[in-house]
Amino acid sequence: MILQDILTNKIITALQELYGVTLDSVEFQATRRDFEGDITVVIFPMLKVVKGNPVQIGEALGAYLEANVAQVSKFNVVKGFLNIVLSDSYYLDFFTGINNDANFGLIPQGTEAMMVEYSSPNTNKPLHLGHIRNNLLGYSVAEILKASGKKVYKTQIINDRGIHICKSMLAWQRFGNGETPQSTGLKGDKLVGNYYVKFDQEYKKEIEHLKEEGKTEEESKAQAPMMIAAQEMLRKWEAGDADTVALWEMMNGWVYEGFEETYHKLGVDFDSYYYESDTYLLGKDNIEEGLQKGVFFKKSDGSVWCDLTADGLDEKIVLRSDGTAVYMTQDIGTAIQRVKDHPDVNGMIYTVGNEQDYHFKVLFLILKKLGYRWAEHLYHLSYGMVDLPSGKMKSREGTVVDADDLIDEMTQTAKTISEELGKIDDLSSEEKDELYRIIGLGALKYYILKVDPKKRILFDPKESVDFQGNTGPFIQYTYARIQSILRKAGALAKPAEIESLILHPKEKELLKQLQFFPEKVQEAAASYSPALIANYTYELVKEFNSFYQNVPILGTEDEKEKYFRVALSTAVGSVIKTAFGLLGIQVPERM
RNA sequence: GGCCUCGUAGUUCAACGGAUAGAAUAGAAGUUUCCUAAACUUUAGAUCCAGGUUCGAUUCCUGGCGAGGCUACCA
Repeated sequence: MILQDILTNKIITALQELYGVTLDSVEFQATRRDFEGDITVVIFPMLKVVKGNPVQIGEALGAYLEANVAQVSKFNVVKGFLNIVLSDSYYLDFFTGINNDANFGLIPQGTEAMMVEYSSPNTNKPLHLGHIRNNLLGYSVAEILKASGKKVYKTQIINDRGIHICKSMLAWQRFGNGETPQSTGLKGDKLVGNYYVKFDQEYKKEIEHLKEEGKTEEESKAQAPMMIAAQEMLRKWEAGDADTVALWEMMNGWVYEGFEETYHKLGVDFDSYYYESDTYLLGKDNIEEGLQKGVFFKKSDGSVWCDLTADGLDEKIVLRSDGTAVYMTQDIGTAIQRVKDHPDVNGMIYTVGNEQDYHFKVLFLILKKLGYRWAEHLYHLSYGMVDLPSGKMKSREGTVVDADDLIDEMTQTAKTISEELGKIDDLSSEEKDELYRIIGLGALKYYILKVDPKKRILFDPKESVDFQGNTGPFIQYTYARIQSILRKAGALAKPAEIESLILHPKEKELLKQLQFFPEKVQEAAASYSPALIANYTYELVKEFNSFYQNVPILGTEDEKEKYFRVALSTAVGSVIKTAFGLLGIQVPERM
């Protein structure tokens, strides 16, 4: 049982005995550095049930805990805060515990499953910086949920049909001269993306031409032959025209190969893939069902709507008057289909940008109204845009940061910096390349994940490759240093009387941090926020660095202390590794 | 117009309604016979404005101001 639970029970009992009142929860926080103590009980919330002076209550509780809880050695009260000093023996026990537990802070997998959707790209252009934020968030949240005991399915819905891919297909057909990824040496998604751009260029020329002939902007856009041809192609695709479908399959195939390469480089993966070409007709049956249940209603023109005005939202269309589906129809159908495919799923996380906040609000509400049990556990992992110092990313203005280019750039920077330092000159060039990749990617991932998902990020390429301060490489570096200590220390025998150690304040500070790791993981899972894990890890690392600088590890004479400090470094190292695992960031043995 | 999100040091980020609002960067000043100086130690600097709720508000509520997003029988 963790300490917080033990204390909670005792405090509840104490309040019963001393004041005859019942309390259901107790608030803890790590004691601030300026006060004496390790863990702090906040008295103020108790005032609702216990009438009295917070200081007196704190004193009484403190005395009770000191007398009745072995782990409590001292206490003091400042205003409404009861600061508890824990005994060294508690810390030593706790530490032995985490050292023996390879899965410290992680909860074993239970039966409840969640589905996490992320990435979900269009197939007409390569992945960019926005997708990177999406992928990193989705992947990390999936890992964090796993660590909190959930079974997790990672999935995506690939937007593989529609006018956008037809544009690329058309441009390739007309201007491509049979180019393929093999013939050009280009990544498939890049090649297809180039034709999407080509389409746009030609299309614009046509518009200009038509405008010169005296047509209005709107007329020109609608009448441009390129656009008409693209629309025709979409019709053919929907009709199942063999040539069109074959072209579509070929070009999408190229794109998927390119995407997989990017995902692989980024270190993310998926358990299943859903394709919009398979799901875009789903949902109509569910609408029918909803009509019968009275969740939806039909207007006189035949269109079907959901009235959400009672919930503070608008009326939302779910089926057009001609009986065809809209986006919402499809999403309703897809969600239901997914649970059919994975019957143990009891909740879904959608990693999608915040411009779709309203859409998901409506979707979740409709699914709830349709009465699905899992609809109670739907979450839109909404994230803000990624801005550049030069402003917003716009594909038309060529200000998009390409995912592959960015990863390569970060790796290159890691290389430059590492070479300047020259600490790894004895590694083979393969080992070096792998290391540069780990560091460059670590910098990128940490930079993005440490920010609260819902906030917009200002992505400054210069700053993101910074390796000092609150950055991924700084933490990776600390991990590497710990590994170095362990190599130097070799295998130390555990002295018998280790329990009698008196801890150095720096050691206590470190253990205090470590103590809160399991809590952080649960908190992060509950709020779907990798940023919590990132910031916790950084705090831990800073604490370790200070410890490392001020308390000799290998220099100490005393075998007990030496053993303990080395073992403590091991524990910190493994927590860093675990925490970074939750963020999808690798740690190097050396750097 | 209506709805949603955000507003914290020069800059980039923290802070379950809790103690003197933390870090990092950039600025100033130090620390390498010692396990990795990509480090450590000092130092200076911030809650958009006005009300309200209460023991206590960066956090919750109301009204402004500023930034962004949504507001299609598109996806």
